Amino acid sequence: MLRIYNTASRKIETFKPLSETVKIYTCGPTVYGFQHIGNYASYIYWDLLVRTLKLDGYKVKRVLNFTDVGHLTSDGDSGEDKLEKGAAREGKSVYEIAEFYSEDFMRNFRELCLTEPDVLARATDYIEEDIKAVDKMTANGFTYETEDGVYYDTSKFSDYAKFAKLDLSGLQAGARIDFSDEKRNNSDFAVWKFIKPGEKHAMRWDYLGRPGYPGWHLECSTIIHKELGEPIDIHTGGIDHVPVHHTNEIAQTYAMSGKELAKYWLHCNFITIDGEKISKSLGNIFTLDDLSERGFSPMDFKMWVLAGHYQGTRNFTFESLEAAKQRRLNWRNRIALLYQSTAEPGSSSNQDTFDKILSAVNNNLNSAEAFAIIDTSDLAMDDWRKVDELFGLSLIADSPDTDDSTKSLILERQAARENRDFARSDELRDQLKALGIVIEDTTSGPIWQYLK
RNA sequence: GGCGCUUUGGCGGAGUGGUUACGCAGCGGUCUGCAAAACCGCGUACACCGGUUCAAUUCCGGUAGGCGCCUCCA
Repeated sequence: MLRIYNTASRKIETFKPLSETVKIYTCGPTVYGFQHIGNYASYIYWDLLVRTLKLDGYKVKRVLNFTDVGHLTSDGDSGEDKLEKGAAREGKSVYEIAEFYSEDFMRNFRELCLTEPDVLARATDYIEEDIKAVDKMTANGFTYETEDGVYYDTSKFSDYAKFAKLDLSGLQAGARIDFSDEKRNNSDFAVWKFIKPGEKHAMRWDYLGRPGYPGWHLECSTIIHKELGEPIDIHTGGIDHVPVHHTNEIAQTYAMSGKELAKYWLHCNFITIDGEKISKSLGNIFTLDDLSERGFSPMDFKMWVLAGHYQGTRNFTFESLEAAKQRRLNWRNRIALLYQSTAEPGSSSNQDTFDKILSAVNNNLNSAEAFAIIDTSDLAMDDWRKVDELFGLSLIADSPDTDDSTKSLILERQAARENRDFARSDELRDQLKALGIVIEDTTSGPIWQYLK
């Protein structure tokens, strides 16, 4: 039984599915640049959610989108289109940019052993639906047209501020810069943008007799509508999306259908690096490839992420990443010991152990507590298999048994050692070390472990 | 200015009204041909000030610090 924190109610609630199949939508990347470790942390959390639901016995249908159009460098509907910006930077077309970074994202996604979503939705494949959606919102009286686009009139949705507990008057009094302002309310946002004559914008579709492109927030509402049908069970995203993006998604869906968009909203907090947020200006952006260059695998990073909680601000340091790496190695070496155990495989499996692990995770995705249980419990191979299923850590796949030639080297060394031929036994030990295998002599005989 | 989060031992990081979180690192010991591992033990962690309570790190109030968002961001 899963209990999760619902941003909509600001409370931990017991999860109850709307129907047989749990419908989940995750806001995906804007594919105009490399994703950093903070981005991937969020997908690790949501993958844990999906895996937990499946182990709880639910069927899951999950959609992830790629924003490959119309996401301006400002939420306030000004600034450049991100894809255009990336294309200009790299001298490529917007389509090449989107393709390249989508592929890079999926490569990292797989390296992290994240469950592939059932639908990977590219925003540009939903333009027709976007247009239908704007028509519908307009027909329902929620929009108005200005010189640069079709805007959502947030004053028409009385609950607009409710989800994020926005103080709209405070927003107005703030340092927000005014740009256009044919806008009726400061919180109004574009659902469709027109391309002005002479404006460079490669991605364009005709609507209302003019070239244009969809507003950023629109794609999530339309993709959900087409692929899942609202209301969905769970909508996930970063905490930064609460006040603008998700608020606007809710508003759009309400304007189209009068329906609630999602029953449960999950938001993960940010990770900081050495106490500061990840940002280009601070120059502290790391990609998974950057970590690999420093000797840390994607799985090491995943261990680090899962050692904490998705709602907390996580502080990333290489020292703590090293701790995560060591912990994973320790787990792999426990699997190595199982290969060498004389007991029947799985015979010491304690049925309660995995139940405890799963129920820890069911408690608002408390993987940290689950890890502590793994650290302190005696797991059999079957338990490790389930741990892999729950966390996708590739522990067993990355911890193969020794092959026959290695085994015979181990036996040969043991024999040499028993004959007190230490020169020979040390030589063999070095040979094994070159194969990544460490021999340790214990009171009950030698054991092998993976090299640190 | 508005909204929100946060403060746990060297580094990370859970959790709880009274009992060792956990991982990594460190120190001491046992064991050992050597080495490593393993095992055992150690460091008196819960920002500060009040309050409630038999008892608070854990609840309440206040103070101070840190951070995030409102401008692209997971």
